[in-house]
Amino acid sequence: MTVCTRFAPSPTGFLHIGGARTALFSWLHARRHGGRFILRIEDTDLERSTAESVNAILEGMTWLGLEYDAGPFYQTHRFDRYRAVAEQLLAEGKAYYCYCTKEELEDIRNTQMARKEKPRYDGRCRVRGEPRPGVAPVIRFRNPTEGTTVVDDLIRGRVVFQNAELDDLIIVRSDGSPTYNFTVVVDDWDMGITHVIRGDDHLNNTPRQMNILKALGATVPQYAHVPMILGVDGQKLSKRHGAVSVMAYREDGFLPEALLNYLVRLGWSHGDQEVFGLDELIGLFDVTDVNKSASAFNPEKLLWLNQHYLKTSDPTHVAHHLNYHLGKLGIDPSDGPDPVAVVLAQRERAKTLVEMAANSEFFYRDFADYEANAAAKHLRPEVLPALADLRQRLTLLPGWTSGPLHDTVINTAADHNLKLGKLAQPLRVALSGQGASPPIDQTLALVGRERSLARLDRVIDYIQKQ
RNA sequence: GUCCCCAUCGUCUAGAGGCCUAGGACAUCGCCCUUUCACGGCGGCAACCGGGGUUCGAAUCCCCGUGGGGACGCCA
Repeated sequence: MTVCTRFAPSPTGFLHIGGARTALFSWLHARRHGGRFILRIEDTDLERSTAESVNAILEGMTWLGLEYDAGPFYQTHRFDRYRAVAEQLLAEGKAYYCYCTKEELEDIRNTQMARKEKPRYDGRCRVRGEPRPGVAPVIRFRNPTEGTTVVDDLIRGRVVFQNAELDDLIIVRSDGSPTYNFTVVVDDWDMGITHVIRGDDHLNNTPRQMNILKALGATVPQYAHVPMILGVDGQKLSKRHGAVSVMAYREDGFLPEALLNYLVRLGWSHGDQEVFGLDELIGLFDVTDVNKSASAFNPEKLLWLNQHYLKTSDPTHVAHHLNYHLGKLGIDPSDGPDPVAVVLAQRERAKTLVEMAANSEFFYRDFADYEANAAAKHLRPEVLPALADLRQRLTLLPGWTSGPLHDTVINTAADHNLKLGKLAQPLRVALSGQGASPPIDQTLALVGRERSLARLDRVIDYIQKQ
């Protein structure tokens, strides 16, 4: 049987990093076994599902590069199928109509809580049978009351549940719409899902779903419940801990391969290795190696990985992503150096693309003011002669490439009896407005001849007016 | 409350009874490199939740405790 996994988010928000990791694990598992990976949108909650969320999820999957072989399938398009399966269960006596009112259910719950029991439906409509006027019934699954249901989880191992702990869950609401635990079962069955990889908040749902699957005569898939991701403080992940949305990481200047690499190492490892390419992971990743315990999100390590990929990924690829951020700054790359050259010059001094774009702004347009501290420290009258001389020598240069530029700066400094830094720093401030930039020859080359000369004039003028 | 799950440096993790004087990575601290900022190199600090067993020997196996998390919805 060919392996088939799925990622089944509910469109009630954006794609968050926990979901992204689950999707990654599912994708990896399918790819490793030459199987199929399906995307299924679980939108049975008509109240909370939105089209924007669906788009956000699709967009996130695309950005991450987790392509699916089938789907997206929408559960709202399959209501007829769910209805038919529910009817079948009803006809076979494996499900029944329940006419309990909300008040009645509330009473049952309260008495059980008072008795310090686990709140659960007591199954009274199993025998009640007849309709009650004015009450639109729900359909409940008739759960086995005895014995045990064993989940042989690929990650947690053998987990045993007493069927008596499980109650008769609602599979069809009074308005006729199917519920989560029911649609999942029908879909996993219909779609031939062989491995269900999902968050461990679903571990408790698993025995219920297995019982329905068995009642249907369906094959029970293999389950793998992955531990959740915690926030930096070890608490449940939420907006308070920084970004939880995958797309927010794109906005913050992360490369998808960095996020993916970070995510896969949360709960999984391969010896001491930290850096993994997607293709490499397909060969190495095995769900059964995933850890059982939850892990806290560590933004610093993600940053480190991001810079690693900034430095090692194909510069053209990085430039492509950099363009997006330059665009957000209102910069047109054709107004200055080739972004690929910028990436090469800046990648060792930026942890994110946002940082890289901001640090590169002066290549594309003039800055308003010199950074105050840098100006006070470096733009002093003593360097005026050297600066003026340098400007003159640069004018005479036939070309404008870093080699000759480098020699010119070195020679000028030497001829004026200045240590290189004494000339390079003022020059740097003149060109960039700041005290930090790529090596001075590269900075000159990137800023370009015309702009460099103009900025030299500007700085000379600035110092003279001090 | 009931049921289920989990437990190694601050964080991510290695470890499947002797290879552990517990390894790697991020962060942090120090040194080196250096025309700025960085990159890089070298080094330091830092952990087996507690208690009982089992065993010649336990971070590794078992039990109890403690702590954390999840589930208990006409949400998914």
